[in-house]
Amino acid sequence: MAIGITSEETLDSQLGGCRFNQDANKSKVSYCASCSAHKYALCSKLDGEALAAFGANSTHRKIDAGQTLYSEYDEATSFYTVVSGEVRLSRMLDDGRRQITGFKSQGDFLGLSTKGLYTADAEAIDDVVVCQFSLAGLNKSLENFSAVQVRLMEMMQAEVIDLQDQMLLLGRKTPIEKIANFLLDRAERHIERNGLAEDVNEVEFHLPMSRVDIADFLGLTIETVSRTFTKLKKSGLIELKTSQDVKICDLDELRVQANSDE
Amino acid sequence: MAIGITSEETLDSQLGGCRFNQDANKSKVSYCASCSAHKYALCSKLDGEALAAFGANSTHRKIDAGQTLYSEYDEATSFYTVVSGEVRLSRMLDDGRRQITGFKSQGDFLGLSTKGLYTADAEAIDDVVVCQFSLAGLNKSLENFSAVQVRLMEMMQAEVIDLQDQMLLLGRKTPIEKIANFLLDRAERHIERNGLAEDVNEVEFHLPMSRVDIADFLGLTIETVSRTFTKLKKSGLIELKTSQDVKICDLDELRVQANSDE
DNA sequence: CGGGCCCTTGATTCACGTCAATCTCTGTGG
DNA sequence: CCACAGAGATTGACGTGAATCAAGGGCCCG
Repeated sequence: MAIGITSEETLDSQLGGCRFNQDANKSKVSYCASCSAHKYALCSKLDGEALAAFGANSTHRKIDAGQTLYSEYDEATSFYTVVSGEVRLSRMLDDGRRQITGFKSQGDFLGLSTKGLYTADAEAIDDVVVCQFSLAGLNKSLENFSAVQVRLMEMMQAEVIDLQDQMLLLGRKTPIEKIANFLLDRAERHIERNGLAEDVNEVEFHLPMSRVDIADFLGLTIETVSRTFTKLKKSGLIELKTSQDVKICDLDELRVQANSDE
Repeated sequence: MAIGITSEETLDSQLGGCRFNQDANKSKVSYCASCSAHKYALCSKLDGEALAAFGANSTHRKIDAGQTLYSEYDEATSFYTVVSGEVRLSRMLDDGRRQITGFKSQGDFLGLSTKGLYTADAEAIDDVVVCQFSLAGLNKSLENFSAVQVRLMEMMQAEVIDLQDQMLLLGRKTPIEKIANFLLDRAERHIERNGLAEDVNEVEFHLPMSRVDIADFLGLTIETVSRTFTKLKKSGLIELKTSQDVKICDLDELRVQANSDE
């Protein structure tokens, strides 16, 4: 089951029952308002009529695991909000070296461009649903909905700060610190999104991405990632039910290992 | 001579002749319009009356080389535009490891915060002049001047894309690629800011920052930085008049070395 | 049962970091 | 004018930790 889909929702209800729903405007109010990503997304500050009007330009779309949403240097036509599932953003060098710049999930936005071209590859890690806006339409909306503009600003600011954190990690942290940080971020996101108590010291969650993805996110090789997981396992800090299902046994100690500053 | 001050301008004229110039409103039109940072800055889309009104909330301030503008976790009260000189933004770990997240110069903004606290240290590399806004005032201005909001959006977007580039560099590039990239960025900025021909293959410019700063920006040690400079020098790609004054002898070849993708 | 993919583990290498000495430039004081 | 000190940069010798290379294991799916 994909991250971010709460148990009440079927995929069908998220898609509004149709792939292209321009004809669904009259039901938009309840449609967008009931979207599982709404409260984290671009549109989180809108409701009622305004939300319906804003949402009228959007379309939900399903992307299968492994599929490409867009590629770097493609002509940028759309802007996206992730509804469910997880998308990886990455850049590549000619020789195949890759850096993942972020994993985007429920409520996160996607689709930045310069000079009309996307600046990263965007691929679905697992089955993904996105809410798609035409770029032209979004820019028009931004003029009319200042609440969206404000929200976008907030989200961009948060993005910059995240990226700066990640730079510190990439430039100056050891493999153990990197993995600990990574797991900590995932754990905290999981706690937040699932409304668990803030002060728990154990969490269990699923990692949708492969070891290759983790390596390319943290600036390591798969071997080092794997060895570091093993180290953490042997020290009793984590358990691996499968390679993608982690249990953090001591969040506090993980924070120490992560050197995370927060 | 500080980067970004064109030859006609004295520091005095940039400061408007006074440190706190609330009383200078009537002369604001010409004051802001003649600011050397205007065309790159937050206010670049404003002119005439609007520019004067927007600028009324701002104050130019001089910061000496080496001085701190603000520190991480300080209460965020102001937002800044760099008028001249150069500021480094950095984060630190407890044990002193440091990552510089960016060098900010003419027209760039500064002062992002979360939960009311600055997210980085900001220090003057050389003598710096900034244009300072109270955060409250700026937020109010953003409501009234949509052109500023649009411009801020553009600048934030460019910032995100820059940071993603830097992540690819930190995570996946070799020391030579890192230094070549760094020099290339500097060279291109120099060419742009000084209006040189686009197709030159040689440039000469000043690096205001120390080897330590370069190392902390690129995720290297000073020794590796130094050795890499020497390598580039021996291969005839660059010349060093002093350790801070570089001449790029073959920009095209430097682009090859940088693996820069652009 | 067999093939393929992903992950883990082990052995080896080498690039970058570390440690240490020397050099250069600048400013200061005799 | 020179001697000296101190900071920053360079260079060299050496060690190490992560990358590389190579093998083996687990799991899914036909």
